Amino acid sequence: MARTPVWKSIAIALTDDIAQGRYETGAKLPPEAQLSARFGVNRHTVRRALAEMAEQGLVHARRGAGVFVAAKPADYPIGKRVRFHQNLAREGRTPAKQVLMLETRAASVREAEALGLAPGDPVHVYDGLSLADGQPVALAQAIFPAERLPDLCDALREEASITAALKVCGVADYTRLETRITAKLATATQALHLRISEGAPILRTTSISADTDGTPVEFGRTWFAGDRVTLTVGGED
Amino acid sequence: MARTPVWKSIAIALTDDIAQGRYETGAKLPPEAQLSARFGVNRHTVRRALAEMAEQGLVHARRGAGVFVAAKPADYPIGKRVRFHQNLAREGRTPAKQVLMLETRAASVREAEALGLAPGDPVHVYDGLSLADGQPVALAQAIFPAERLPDLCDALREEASITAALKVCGVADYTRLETRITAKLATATQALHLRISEGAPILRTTSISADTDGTPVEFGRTWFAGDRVTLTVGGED
DNA sequence: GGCTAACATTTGTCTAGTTGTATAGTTGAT
DNA sequence: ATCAACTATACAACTAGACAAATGTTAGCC
Repeated sequence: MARTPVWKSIAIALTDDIAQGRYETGAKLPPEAQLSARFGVNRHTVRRALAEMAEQGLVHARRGAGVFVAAKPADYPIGKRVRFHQNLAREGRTPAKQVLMLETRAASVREAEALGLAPGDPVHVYDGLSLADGQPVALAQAIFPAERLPDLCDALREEASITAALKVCGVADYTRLETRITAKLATATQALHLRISEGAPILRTTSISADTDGTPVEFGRTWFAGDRVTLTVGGED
Repeated sequence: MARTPVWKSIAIALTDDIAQGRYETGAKLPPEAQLSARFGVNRHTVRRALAEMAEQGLVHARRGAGVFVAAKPADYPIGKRVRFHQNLAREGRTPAKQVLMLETRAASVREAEALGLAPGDPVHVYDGLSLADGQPVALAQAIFPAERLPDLCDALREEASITAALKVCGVADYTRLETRITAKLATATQALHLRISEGAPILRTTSISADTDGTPVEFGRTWFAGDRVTLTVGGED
């Protein structure tokens, strides 16, 4: 029976400390020597734990200076206007997206219903990976009505964000009509893309967004890495 | 006729060595490899002997460090005046304490209630390890009202005992109002500090102490290594 | 003030040693 | 044949200590 190694429980304890706000973002953790005393282990064991946390992008060490908290799990507000890039930029993190697949095909029954189309109508399908500070945060799939937005594929390829691509295609503004949230376990493929372990918790959201006229423009399915994001449903707007 | 197994005779030989004082309490036994050479057997056979001795509480192994002769249990009287250092000194053992963590933070509901404060009031939190003859005996957490004892943190760092630190801060005497005792199993971290194995029995006490005016000054939580201490509730006090 | 030198602190890396665990095989008695 | 005791080997997890490299701090000097 493989018990959980000590270093792992230390990593969990420290991660928890950070999540609890005991060490704030950018703050310096106690030196390794002090931590090893606190946990009653050798310094190397603490280092193993810190290495794990560094790999996950949670802390960052500077030789001679100390170990610093890199980032708390990103808050991801879900309201009327859900904008991945803007949400992250507001927290001082660098957003990026990576296109995994882009195609135009016939809409399924579910997709057609969500977008107010007839089944079989052409839709653009965007599969992408959303990153924060280079760390994968979410897998996103977005379905758009192809007849309404004929040039969207090229725009999605070139623009940095979906919002920007839609703007190029004439959708100046759009708001979210509905968001559904459930919890899942990561499949092998999802785990690979999000760089988490298979079976790790995942937040899955399904959303419908519409332009200012109320015409649906996007049907989205997003899988968030559960331990890197906290979805917040704001009281405002 | 079942001949006595080799491992059993090895256990007897080693037990005898300890009884003869060839290895003192707290001392490190030779590494398993060396012992297996000495007895001319495989390392696993020595391990079988050491496992038996560990089960009897005679020795305790720390991965990567070695096998150590366990300490004899100490009596620990709980009465009106509970003083770790004095208790042990009276038994002719050398007490010591080791600060694991020291911080000031807002009181939880439970802590505030015990100390007669409002939740969120500042408290000093002391996490420490209590040793007898260099052997860890108990993990102690003590919560003090910070507003009443502003300089306690420094005092705790410098003074040898909590009693001494409190005296420096103006608390000449204090008595125990209440002590609750339950049995738990050691968590991984506790086991590491107390140098016992994970899942070993632990005595947990929760206590409230007050000064001569009856004002609570300390809310304590202590975890004793179950096989190293015997709590005694004296008739006297 | 601004500069350098010296010192202490802290992380990075390396080597070596020790216990924990798993797997597979041998031996001998019943 | 079966089972317990023991051997053999390998690797993982953790300890221990030492030193190098980068950083932060302080004192002294111009």
